[in-house]
Amino acid sequence: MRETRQMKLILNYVDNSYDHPTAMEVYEFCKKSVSNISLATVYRNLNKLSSLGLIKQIKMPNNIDRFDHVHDEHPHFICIECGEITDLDKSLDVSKIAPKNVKITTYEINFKGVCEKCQRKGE
Amino acid sequence: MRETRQMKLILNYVDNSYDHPTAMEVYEFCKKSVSNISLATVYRNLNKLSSLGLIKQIKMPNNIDRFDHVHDEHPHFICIECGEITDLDKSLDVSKIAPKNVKITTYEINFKGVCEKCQRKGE
DNA sequence: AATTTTAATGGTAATCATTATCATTAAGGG
DNA sequence: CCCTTAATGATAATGATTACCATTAAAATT
Repeated sequence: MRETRQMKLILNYVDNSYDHPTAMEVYEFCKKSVSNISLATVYRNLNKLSSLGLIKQIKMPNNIDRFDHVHDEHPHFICIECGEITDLDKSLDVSKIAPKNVKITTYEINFKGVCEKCQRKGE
Repeated sequence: MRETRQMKLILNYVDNSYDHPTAMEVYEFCKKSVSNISLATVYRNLNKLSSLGLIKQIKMPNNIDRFDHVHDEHPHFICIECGEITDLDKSLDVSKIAPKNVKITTYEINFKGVCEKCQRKGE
């Protein structure tokens, strides 16, 4: 894997972000530094970095993927009404349930439900 | 929610399936009984049944959603090479990390990595 | 430091799972 | 049996993501 300017920019941005950006949000950020960066380059790097385990891909109910840093593993709560993601700081010992005979690269724990804001809205 | 023939067929199929069918696979099954069922009807019912918590939607790396029954909660292992899902039978007490102040309807625990078959293939 | 190799890029077209639209149908309550 | 309206069937539209290909630039080699 080559250390291109684009790859470093994308990795650095996601690795320091705490707001689970979409590919488009990463693209908008990158354009500030590399004005002609291609959206395809952003997607290619996000995919590669995910499969290398350097960032994490979050599959969302609305089919617009989000990305997260990978230091500080944590579960997520996803509101099924507004789509907001919040980080849960409590960690979990998954060693007991992790399967054997396979090479685990990552895992995800997502709680889904209705956030406080949307509950109030619904009343 | 009305108990249409299509809805009962779809719910019954997913609720008794252990192979995580895609919307297209559900559609193919339903056509055997209701030959002119619309793919849109399958999607509409899968979405509604998911949001009601009667079935579970599994977001896959290749963006083709799969669906699962919801009795017998269990974590999944998803191979990032071939995309195969396997059920993990060990359960997990998530009560300690579940967030408060929100209404949890479901949660998902997915391990990701390379399955045995794909590891052998890679050598 | 010049050359070579080839992975990565930019620009853009293509893909395709999913959703939207709308006229028609059929639950199911009164 | 009607009436309301949620659900359906058929199909067009959407849009996030991927594929393509000529060009560029890492980084290894000379």
